Amino acid sequence: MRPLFHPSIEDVTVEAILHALSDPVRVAIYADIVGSACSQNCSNFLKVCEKAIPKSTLSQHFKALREAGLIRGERRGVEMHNTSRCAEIEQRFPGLIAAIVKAHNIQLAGKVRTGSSRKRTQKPRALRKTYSGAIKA
Amino acid sequence: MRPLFHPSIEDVTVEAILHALSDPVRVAIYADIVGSACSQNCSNFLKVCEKAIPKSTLSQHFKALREAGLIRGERRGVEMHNTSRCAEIEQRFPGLIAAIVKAHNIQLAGKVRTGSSRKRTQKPRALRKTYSGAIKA
DNA sequence: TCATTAGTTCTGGACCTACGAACTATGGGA
DNA sequence: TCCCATAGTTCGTAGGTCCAGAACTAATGA
Repeated sequence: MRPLFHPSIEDVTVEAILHALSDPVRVAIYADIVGSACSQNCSNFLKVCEKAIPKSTLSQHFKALREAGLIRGERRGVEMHNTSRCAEIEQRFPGLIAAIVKAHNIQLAGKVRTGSSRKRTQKPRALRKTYSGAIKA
Repeated sequence: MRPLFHPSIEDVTVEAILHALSDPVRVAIYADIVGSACSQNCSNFLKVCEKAIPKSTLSQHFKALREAGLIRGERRGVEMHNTSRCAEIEQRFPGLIAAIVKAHNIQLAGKVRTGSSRKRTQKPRALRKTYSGAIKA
């Protein structure tokens, strides 16, 4: 097991952040981490999320978030503790994360109201699955 | 040639927007369209951009932006006129686009200052190429 | 009618992603 | 110390997505 990689904050790019957050699963994970005061680990997220996601997939999503600079992972015993790097990113790109999380909440609220059963007229890559839970921040 | 597809504003999703703007070329195109008062077309962008991008690729990038709901394309004679859908998106997701464009400008300013020659310690998909020009909005 | 211009669609290779299987690392018992 | 359970990572691969050249469509002008 190679050591965890975390980019330094000046290496964090907008493209990487947007790409990381353009996936519904990763947004749900990230919102979960941001929303919870304490740190979150993989299996904890699995309990929160209503869909069964394979843990290899989940591990890769966490890795993607880590390498985009959005979260910081720290091994504590057998578990991994993930905390958001909100403050650092807020300093580098003020308002970016807040705007994205807010937009996600707006979208989520809309879906809940309309019953999320709208007929899709398009199907972008990032929307093949939707995990409409977990965003609570 | 099938007719151009534009999602209605309530079908526009955060995921699709973030995915569309997680590519440096598309951000440059979008910033160019937003920044210019009049509408922009493909070949116009090619002149602005210092890199030679194949027009098939460019066409697909425009399509991606259209289908994400970020721009509106309209055939006028032999040319395509593209205008941004800023106002609609601003109404649906207030502050989102502004925050992203602002973050991109911050990043660009940083790159110009440091000479953009920093050694990369990671290489996310979206960063394989960088088009550091064209963002002026 | 032909040539030109602007953009789209098709196609193949390169690259990326999801997921099951196998693996590593840590922490208890016995 | 050995064995097992737990938590997460890495590997291999099938399938999807992206890029770019070739061929195509559509409008316009000579």
